[in-house]
Amino acid sequence: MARPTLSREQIVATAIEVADDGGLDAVTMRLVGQRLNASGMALYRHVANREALLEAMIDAVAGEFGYPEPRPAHWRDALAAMAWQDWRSYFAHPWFLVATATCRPVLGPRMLQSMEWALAAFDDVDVKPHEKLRLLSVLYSYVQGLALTWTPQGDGESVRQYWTERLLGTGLNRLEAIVGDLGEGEFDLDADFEFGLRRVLDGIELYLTTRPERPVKAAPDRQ
Amino acid sequence: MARPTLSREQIVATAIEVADDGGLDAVTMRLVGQRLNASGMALYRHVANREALLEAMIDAVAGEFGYPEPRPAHWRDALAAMAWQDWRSYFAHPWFLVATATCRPVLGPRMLQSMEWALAAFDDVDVKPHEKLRLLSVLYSYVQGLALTWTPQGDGESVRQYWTERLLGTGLNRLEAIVGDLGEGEFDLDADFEFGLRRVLDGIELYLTTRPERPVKAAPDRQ
DNA sequence: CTTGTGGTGCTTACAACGTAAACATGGCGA
DNA sequence: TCGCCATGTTTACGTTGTAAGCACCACAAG
Repeated sequence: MARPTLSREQIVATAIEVADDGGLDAVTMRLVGQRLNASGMALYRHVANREALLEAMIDAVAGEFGYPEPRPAHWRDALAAMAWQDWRSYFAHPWFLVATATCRPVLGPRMLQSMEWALAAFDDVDVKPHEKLRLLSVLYSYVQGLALTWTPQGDGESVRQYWTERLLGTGLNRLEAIVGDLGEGEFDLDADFEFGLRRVLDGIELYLTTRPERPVKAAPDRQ
Repeated sequence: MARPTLSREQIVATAIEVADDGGLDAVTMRLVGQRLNASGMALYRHVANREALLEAMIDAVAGEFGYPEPRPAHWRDALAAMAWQDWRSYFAHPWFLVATATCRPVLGPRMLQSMEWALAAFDDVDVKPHEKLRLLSVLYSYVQGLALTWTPQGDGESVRQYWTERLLGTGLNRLEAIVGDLGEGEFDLDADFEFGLRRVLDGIELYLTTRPERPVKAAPDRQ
C-alpha cells in the first residue's frame, strides 16, 4: 500500500497552528490540508470529520504543558500550579475555549490524565471522591470562566478598550466608577486572576478545615 | 414608506425560539426568516449580520428574568440569588454559553444593567470599585464555567452517561472511584452547583471579613 | 391628484464550507 | 508478476452568509 505522507498527529498539530494564527474559523479542512501540501479531503483518511479534528486539537492542547512533577505536597500549591498552567494555556490558544464550548466537553485521554493529576492533590484529604471532583470543578470553572471573559476574541481590539468603551455613558454609576478605577491603575489581568484564585482556594480550604464531621487527615504543612 | 412587517425585537425573539428548538446551528438567516414568513435577506434590514443577531439574542436572554427587587439586604443573599438565576438561564437556553463563547463577551444594555444590580450588592461594603468587579467576576466565572461543563450539548446523550462512559476503563483509579460514587448516589446537578456556590461565597466572605486594612463597614446582618 | 422618494422585503448570485462518491496511484503480499 | 487496498485527489452537491439589484408601497411635496 502507498506509504502515508500524512499522519493524524501531524494533521492535528497543523490544525492547531492554523487556529493559533487565524482563529478557529480558519480551521478549514481545505486550509489545513493546504498547509500540508495536501487536499482538504486527504484529512478524512485520518480524522472522521471536522468536529473530531477539533476534539483532537482540544485534547492535544490539554496535555501540551505537563503539570509539575513531582506534584507539590500541599493540595493548595498543587491546585494553584494547575490553575496557573491552565490560565496560561487559554491565552496561548485563544480558540481553545471557543472549541470546548462548541463541541461537548471533551474528555480525551490527556484531559483525563490531567484530572487524575489534580485529584491526586487531594490524596491526603479525607473527602469522598465525588466531593473531590466538586471541589476541583469550582477551580476549573473559575479559571475557564474568567479566561472566557478576557481572552481576546477575533479582532485585534483590546478587551480592555472594549470594556471602557461600553461602560462609559451608560448612566450606571457603579459601572462607571470601575472605569475610573481601571483608568488610573494598571490593567493587570494576571493580578485579577490571582486575586480570584486566592478567593476560590480560600473557599475550598475553609471547607476542608472547618467541617467538624470530616477532619483533614495528615495534610502536610506548606513549607 | 412601506409599513414594516418585521421588527428587530420580533426577529431576535424568533431567533431565540429557533435556537431553543434546534441549537445555535439552526439559527440560519433563511430559517429564522422562514419562521416569520419572510426571506432570509429581509433580516438584514434590521440586523447588521448574523453575529449582530447573536449578540442581540444574548443580551435579550441576559435581561429575560429580572433579579429580585428589592435586592436582598445582605450581599451574600443577593449574589446567591443572582447566581441561581444565571444558572437557571443557562439551562433554559443551552445555546447561550456557546454564543457568548463564539462572539466576544457581550456587554449589551441588559447585561450592563444586571452587572449594576450585582455591584449594588456591595454598596455597604468598603472596597474599591475595581475589587468589587473582581469579586463579582469570581462568581460569574464559576457559574459560567460550571454551566459550560454540564449543559447538554447538541445530541440527546445525557452528559452523565457521557462521563461515566469515558471515565471507565482508563486505568486511572481516582477517576474511576468517582464513577462509583456517582453510580450509587443520585446525580443532582443543582446540588453540585450549590456546593460550589457555597465555596465561592465563602471565599469572598473570608476576604471581606478578615482583611485587617479595610474592615467591613455596616454590612447588615442576615436575618 | 400626481409625483417623487426612501424605507422595506424579495430575488438572484457568488464564494466558501463540510463532506459524499468515484477515481488514481503506488507499495506490499501472494 | 499480479492484484489488492490504503492513501490522496478530483469532482460534485447542498448549505451557509451576504453583496447587489429589483419591486413595492406609503407618505410628503407639488
